Parts: sequence; C-alpha cells; structure tokens
Amino acid sequence: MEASRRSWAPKRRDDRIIIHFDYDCFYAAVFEAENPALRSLPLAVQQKHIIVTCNYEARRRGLHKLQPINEAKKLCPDVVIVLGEDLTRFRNASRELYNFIRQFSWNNKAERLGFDEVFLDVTDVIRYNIELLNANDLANSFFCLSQNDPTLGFPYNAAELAGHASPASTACQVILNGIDPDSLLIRLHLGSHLARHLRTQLEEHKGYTATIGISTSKLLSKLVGNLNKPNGQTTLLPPYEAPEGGTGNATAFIDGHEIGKIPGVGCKIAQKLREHILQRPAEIDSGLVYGGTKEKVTVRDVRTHPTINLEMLDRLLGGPGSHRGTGVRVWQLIHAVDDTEVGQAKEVPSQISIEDSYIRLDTIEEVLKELRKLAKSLIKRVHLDLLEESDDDTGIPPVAEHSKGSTSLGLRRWIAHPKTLRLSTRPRPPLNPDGTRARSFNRISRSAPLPTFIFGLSESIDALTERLISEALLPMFRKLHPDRSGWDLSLVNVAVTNMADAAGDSKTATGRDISSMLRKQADVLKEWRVEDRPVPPDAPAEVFGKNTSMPASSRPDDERKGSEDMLVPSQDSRNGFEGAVWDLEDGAEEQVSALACEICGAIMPAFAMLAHQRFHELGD
DNA sequence: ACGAAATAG
DNA sequence: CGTTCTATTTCGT
Repeated sequence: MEASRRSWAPKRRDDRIIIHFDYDCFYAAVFEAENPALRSLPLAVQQKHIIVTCNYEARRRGLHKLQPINEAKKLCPDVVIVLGEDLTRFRNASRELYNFIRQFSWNNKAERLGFDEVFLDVTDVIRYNIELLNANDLANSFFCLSQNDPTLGFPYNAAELAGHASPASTACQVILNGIDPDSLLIRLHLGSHLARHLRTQLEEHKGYTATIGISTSKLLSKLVGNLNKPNGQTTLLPPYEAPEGGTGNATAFIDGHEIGKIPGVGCKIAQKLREHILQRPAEIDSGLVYGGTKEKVTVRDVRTHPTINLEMLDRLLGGPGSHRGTGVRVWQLIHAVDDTEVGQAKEVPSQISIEDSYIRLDTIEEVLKELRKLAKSLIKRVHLDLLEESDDDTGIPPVAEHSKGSTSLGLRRWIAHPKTLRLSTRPRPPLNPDGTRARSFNRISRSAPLPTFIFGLSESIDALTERLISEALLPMFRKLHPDRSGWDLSLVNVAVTNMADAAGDSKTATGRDISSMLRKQADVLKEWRVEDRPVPPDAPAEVFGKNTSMPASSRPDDERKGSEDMLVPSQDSRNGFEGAVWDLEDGAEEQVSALACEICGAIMPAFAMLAHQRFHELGD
C-alpha cells in the first residue's frame, strides 16, 4: 500500500535456452587456420600502429589487445606480426563459421554480433530432445540434431552437465525427480551438451575454438561465457530466481559486474549512473590514472541504491537524444532480465562500408586518391557480397564461398540492393593554438541515392569507380567540406546502406512453394502495363559539381522520365513477391520471351526494357 | 530521407 | 581514456 518508492523488480521468463559463441582471439585464429604453423608461435595482428589482437601464446608473454606495436616488440622481440587492415579474410571466415553454426538451428534464430560472436536460440531443439529422454537411463541418452533423421546426433549423459558451471558446482549430484520438461536445470543440461558438441564440431571441421555461454537470455549467456576462456564453456545454473525474496543466481551473477560491463550499458549511460550513485562528484572515473584508484560502481550498487527506481532511471537516462525506453531497459538489465529475441538469421548485411584512417589528409588531390581506393574496394565488395550465381542448386548453399572462377557467365543476380550512398569523414579538431585540447572525434556524413549504374555487369570496376567518384562522391565531399582547404581528415568512410529487400528473408521461400510462386508470377504479368507517356524534360542535374571533369557524353541520360507503373520487384518487399519473381528467371524467360533486368533482376518483355532502364537511371 | 549518436566487437 | 575497421539501431528533423 505504501507507495513504495521501490519499483517492483521486472518479471523473469526463463523459457528459452540461448547459446553465445565467442571465437577465441578471432583475427589471430584466422591466420592460424590459414597457416597452422603459427599456432605454436606468439602471433599478433596489426592495424596501423597497434596490435588489435594476439593469440594466447603472445598473451603469455605479456602482449594484449590494443597495444602499441613498439611496446609489443619490446616486450616480445620474436613476436610474429601480421597485417590485418584488410578485413576480407576475417569477414569471409566469420561468414563461414556463422553459416556452419546456424545449420544447427531449427528456428533460424542465429544472430551475429561483430565478426566473432554468435547467439543461437536452441529452445526448440532442447525441448524436442527432452521429450526423447528416458528417465530411467539418462546416462545413455542420444541428442537428436534433426527431426527428419533420427540417426543424426550424438550420445551423451543427460544426468550431468557438460563443461563448467556458475556458480561452480561443488558436488555433481543431480536430482531429477522424473523429467519435468519445464525444469530449467534439465534444459540447461541439454544446452550444455549441445554446446560442447558445437564446440568440438567447430574445431574439427573448421579449425576454430570458441568460448561459449549457456543460459536463458542474450545478456546472461554472453556474460557467463566469459568465465572460462579460451576454449571453454560455462552454464549459469538455476535457480535464477530464489523462492522467497532471496537472491537468485541470475541477479547474484549480474550483481558483481561493473555497471559499464553490461551489454547495452555503454560509456554514456554508465557515466550517468556512476555520477548518480557516487552522489555529487563529477568523478575522475577511468581517467589517466593507472594507479588503481578506480572507483567501481557495480550493478549491485546501482540496483540496491536507495534512490534508484524505475522512474528515477527514466528521468536520469531519458534525456534528449536518448533512446526511448532506456530507463526500462536498464532497469531490466540490472535485474538480470533481458527479453530481447535472438535475431533471425540474415543472409545479407544491411550495410557495407569501407574506411581508412590517416595521419594527415588535407588536400583535394590526396582525398581524390583515397576516394578512388575506397570506392574501388567498396564496389568490389558490393559485387562479391551481393551478387550470387543464379544457377540454382536448391540444396543447402555450399559454405565454400571461395569458389573462384564463376563459370556461369552472366548468370548472376543481385541478392540485395543498397539504395543509399554515404560518405563520412572525421575532421581533426581545429587545434587551438593556446594549448587547450580541442575535442571532437565525431564523424560527419552526407548521403545520397546510390547511382544504379554500379549494378551494371558490363562496365569494368575501374570505370564504375570513376563514375561513382565524379557523379556522386566528389559532389558529396564538396557538401561536407565546401572549403578547398582548412581541414584535415583523420578518417574517410564510404558506405552503401538501405538495402532494399535485404533485412527480411528473400530467400526463405525456396523449393516447395513453386506453384504459388507461379501463380503470383502470372498475376503480375497480367496486371502489367507500360504507359509510354512522355514526361517533361525537367530532370534537375544538380548532382553534378561545377568542376567535375566528366565528359558530357558519358553523363547518364537524364532527359526523360520513365513511366512509373511498371514491374519493379523491390517495390513490394513484403514476403514472397520478389522471391517469386527472382527465383523464376530461368523458366519464365523463354516462355514469355522476356528479359531479366541486369540491374534489379525484374523479368519483363523486351519492349519494356528501355523504359525500365530509364527508370533505374532516375533512381527509385 | 537525412545526419548524428550510442552501442557493440 | 583512445588507438582500428567496421556494423546495427534509434533519435530528431
């Protein structure tokens, strides 16, 4: 009754089992996988003047992440240093491992975080296998990995946990009174065995070790995994919630963490919370002091602080610019509650970007040179990552992405369409002469529609690069930096974003849904009409800068507008439609004597192609 | 749609 | 603290 200032703790729902993977020292492991002889040597991966990561052999000698090269060499003169500024190999390895792991998922909930982490929701797999258990002989269980093939799986002892536990289990006695399929303990047991299987499979088949956490949420599985690195696994044991107001294992575990270590609580939020908990002082928090006087504010400090409640958090963290619901989110996190879903597996990223950093970059000529490098590798990447052999296999996509020599000539199609081009820079702070620090390490950016010619498959990469620079990037750069000089850039980034049809699964409808796709295809063709009504030649040419060295003859045809009511697959990206059209390229082509647009893959009769191309030239 | 910010590895 | 090279999501406009 008392309007207790204390809000109720958020409700737990521990009905899922989630596995978190963290590949051990990933960048170094990629080089080791390429060249196993490196495994026994101290190995460090360099970007610019720092070690971004190193293997455990190197760590034994005092090396660590984000260490200056000089320091590392001094500490360990015989360290093998490899350059890791080009991320291609890491990206490819990451995708390969991800594709491997996600095959074990039944619900397709497999979310990548950065290059070296994956969340897997295995709730359904666990549930299925609990039903298979024989309560009288748990020690001789068989974990079934497929609902279709009962022989696919591995034997295990369901009565005991695989790997480490937290809190560390003193006695490995497990009392299973019958098999309650809702028992968190038994579900975690199965989760731990699946995790161990996944780890050994990853090592045997791919040559990578991983550290794994097993729990009921992304928050808990990720944090608990950290307890046994490398090449280990840890399960957070129940009870997550104690019966009578006591502290369950979930809260007890999360309580000990420094507030900024909680995923979702970044430096800004952590700062605000620390300031509030440590009452007044603005706090020297992690400053330039290595001495050790580090004021730690733990989750427990925040959670048990007398003034902290839900409304307080909303007020404290809900300022302008902050995400709506941050207060609730943090309130849940400090109570070890995280209901966020593991994301559905995605086949295409939602953004592709390339960047480089510079010690000095202050002339247009230099910028142009760097823009050329960046644009070229971006276009290459867009082609590599977004172009797929349309020669359909109907099988599981082979993980071997590195089948060089694409034999099927011209049989490629775009699996996604970035629509926006973005140029970002990070200007070096103006550098005040009066010895004061000028602080700004922020990026500024301009974006514009991505010219569609980059999807053309006939022009050379170099030609595309030049066009992209003169028609888009240079004008954007002038918007960012109108002055000819007076700036100095420490970073330049070029990105394509806003993938049409990327986020959803344009590829989930494979195989058996053919007849409905045929029907949709027929409907589409029936309603399809092209009006060739002319449109006034008022197309603005403002994209072109005054000084572009572009010959008028190579400018795109901007004199006429295409009609708007034509078949454009990317217009309706709600499930099924585009997949239907795209997947039918081969078959439909001959029957209707239609052509496929090389830009978007849309099928259409030859007579429509000209107008359709005009449509692309004017952008969506 | 655009540009910035916050968070993550 | 930031150093690198990314990537995702959300906010205000």
